[in-house]
Amino acid sequence: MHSETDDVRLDPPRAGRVDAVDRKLLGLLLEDATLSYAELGRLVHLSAPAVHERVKKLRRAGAIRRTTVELDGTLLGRPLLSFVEVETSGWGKTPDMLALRADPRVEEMHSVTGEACVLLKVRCTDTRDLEDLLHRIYAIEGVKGTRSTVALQTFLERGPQP
Amino acid sequence: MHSETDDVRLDPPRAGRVDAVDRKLLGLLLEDATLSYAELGRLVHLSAPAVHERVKKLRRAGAIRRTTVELDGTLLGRPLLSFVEVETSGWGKTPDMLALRADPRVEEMHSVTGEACVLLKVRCTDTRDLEDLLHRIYAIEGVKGTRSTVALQTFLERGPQP
DNA sequence: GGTGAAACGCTCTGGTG
DNA sequence: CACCAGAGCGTTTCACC
Repeated sequence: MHSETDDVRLDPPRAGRVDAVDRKLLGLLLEDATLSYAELGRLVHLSAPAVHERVKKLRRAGAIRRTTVELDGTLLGRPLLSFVEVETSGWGKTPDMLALRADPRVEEMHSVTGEACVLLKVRCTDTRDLEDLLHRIYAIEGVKGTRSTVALQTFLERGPQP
Repeated sequence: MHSETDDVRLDPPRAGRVDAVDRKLLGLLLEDATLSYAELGRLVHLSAPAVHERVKKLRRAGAIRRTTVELDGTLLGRPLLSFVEVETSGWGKTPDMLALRADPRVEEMHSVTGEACVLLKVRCTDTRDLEDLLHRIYAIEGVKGTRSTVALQTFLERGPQP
């Protein structure tokens, strides 16, 4: 008498069951999180309180991390998007490296497989600004080198899909 | 007669003036877009209608692309984040390549400098699922090779900052 | 561009099936 | 787990400065 979620690799840590309606709600909220519960209810054929309850659950379960606004980096003065691979001696995750998160130009930081230890996604004002950021990165203890890849054009940019 | 959009840098194309209060509002909305205009007004010392007006302007100007929810890829069943560089013969931007955007595993697609032409950010269920996606990529006309970098741990992941 | 007042509509809680 | 009803409050428009 195993539940049907048993074979999903020992249960995603209390995702708490995300059914088809939930996924539709997540899709709709991804497009426009200002939709009212009343409207959402119409779109999934449920009452507003029912939708409210489901969304609240999705928040508590963590499937919805938060409600936020998506900004335009170019319009805000940072048109230069780049990916910077950072090679370090030893393990890259040092306090100095993590402190880079406070820099508004740094949007992502991952430890990764491959020749580099850390991969950064950064958005800068111009090449001068990127150079400045690279200087800051090289100042970090243990950084041996970097390899920057500049984005020429962005065809798609979004978060996790439902 | 030239419209004011003719010169594409010399003035961020009608960013329309984003002052300190706007940036503070953007910062607050980034953290929590469910904040009421009343609350935002308290935080920036303005009335609710004034805040409403500013946010509406920021939307129209495009600084705020949209209001959305941030989902947890792991909880939704895609714990494996990777970056895939795609090398192509000729220019990578083909209709087949762009069609990849319909795949929910693909979160970002940029044309980039360097050895690869296209960089993808993808989120998969597991390595088997990533392999399946790579097969799909290799099936695209003109694709010569790929190089995948797997994220071991994510220390920061967010959008453009104000 | 900001303010205050007021009407409307939505959220959100309880109680019920 | 979904629905209905209702109280409360936020949004949104208006006239005015």
